[in-house]
Amino acid sequence: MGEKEISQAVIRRMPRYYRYLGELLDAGVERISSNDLSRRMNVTASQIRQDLNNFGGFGQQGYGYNVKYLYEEIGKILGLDQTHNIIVIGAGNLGQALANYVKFEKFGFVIIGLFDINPVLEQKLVRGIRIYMLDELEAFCKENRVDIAALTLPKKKADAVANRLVDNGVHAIWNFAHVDLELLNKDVVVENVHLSDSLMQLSYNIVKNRDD
Amino acid sequence: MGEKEISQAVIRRMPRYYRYLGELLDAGVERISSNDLSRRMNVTASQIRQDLNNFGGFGQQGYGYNVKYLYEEIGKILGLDQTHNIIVIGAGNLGQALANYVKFEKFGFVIIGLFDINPVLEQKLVRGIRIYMLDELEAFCKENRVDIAALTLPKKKADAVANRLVDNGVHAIWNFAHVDLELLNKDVVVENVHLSDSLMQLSYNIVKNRDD
DNA sequence: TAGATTGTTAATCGATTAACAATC
DNA sequence: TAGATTGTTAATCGATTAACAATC
Repeated sequence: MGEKEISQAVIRRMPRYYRYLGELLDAGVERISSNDLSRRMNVTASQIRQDLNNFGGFGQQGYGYNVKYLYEEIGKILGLDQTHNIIVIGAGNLGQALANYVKFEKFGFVIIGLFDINPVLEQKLVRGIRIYMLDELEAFCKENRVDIAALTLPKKKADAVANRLVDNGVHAIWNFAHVDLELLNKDVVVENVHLSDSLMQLSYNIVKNRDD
Repeated sequence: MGEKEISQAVIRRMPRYYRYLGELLDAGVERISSNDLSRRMNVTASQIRQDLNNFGGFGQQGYGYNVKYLYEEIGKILGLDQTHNIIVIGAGNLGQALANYVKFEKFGFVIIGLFDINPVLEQKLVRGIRIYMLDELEAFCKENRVDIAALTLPKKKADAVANRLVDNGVHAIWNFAHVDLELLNKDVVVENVHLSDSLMQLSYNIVKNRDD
């Protein structure tokens, strides 16, 4: 049981802290104060300290934060100290793009297989990762630990496949289908990436900007 | 000058309303109350009414909302009643995946060109859309109206290219590079899609879920 | 007219910012 | 020790929810 629930607003900011600290680390910076960091990131120092103190006191009065230590601690908070095996359902353009994106591995996210129903793709390799047929899913899940399933398939099929994944022990879904998944099991973690929604928000801001 | 600034929290919810109303419209539903909609969407009816009333009174007491009318009005608010021309900078896997994604056109977003620096890709077509070399960018922007540039390129190049786009009259950037763009011109609208951050948030929730 | 449901004001809740005592 | 900067409490601000009068 988590002591106090930490809001998703805070969680959403953690990867950005992680990114900035990684850059500081690469730049050889040893320590940083919440004030310096706040100027770089365009947020308040107060927010940085509040956010971090949700997870513990990582700093030291009069000194600030040790960059390397804080970077590693945030990595642990985000679960980046462990490997997450991912399968991608739908080996279309987006699915293959995800498979080709090498950088995820730097953070411990390893794509171990793609699945599709198109027989033309059977056994094809994408950056060495094999494309399986969807009916091999059950066998695959028995033989491999699957932590995350990325859904890049038409929205009509998303619900059925998602529930099938959950039945096979997958507890986290990275959903690119333009639909709110209706899952029977409430313990599943879902993270949506709705590209159309993102474009629409952009579009709203374009029109607003134009009218100001 | 916008009368009162509408918060991005509200804007972020609009595409979701639009999606649900579109589905209702397709299902032949003529009218809906905030209460019915709230149950379908898992939000409060109060929030729906508050959100919509930021933009005007679209409903009618005792009746509810006309689905078709509200759908169209939200479409206008989001700028979906006009065409947005998009160019994609970086014709790698993700860039090509975006170009192949037909559905954006349904919402008025039309990809009119891809750009890359890899000569192997020169003149290649992706779903009929041509890949140009990056040095053709200036000429292209003179001959075509470009509303949005999608950046799918390595983060080291993102800032330079983004500022070059802005110099050529592009006022909106859909940024897939894992970096906060530093733009010289402050009037540019930026919408970030940070897939790594999204994965990290998912990862946090997986670990949290496991520990509860 | 009576019933339904909006638009809107008021109350509550949560998140952000400011302030400062604790402490390295 | 004096100076710097955190961790944390208190104050403010904004967003969400509840309530209800207006009205179709």
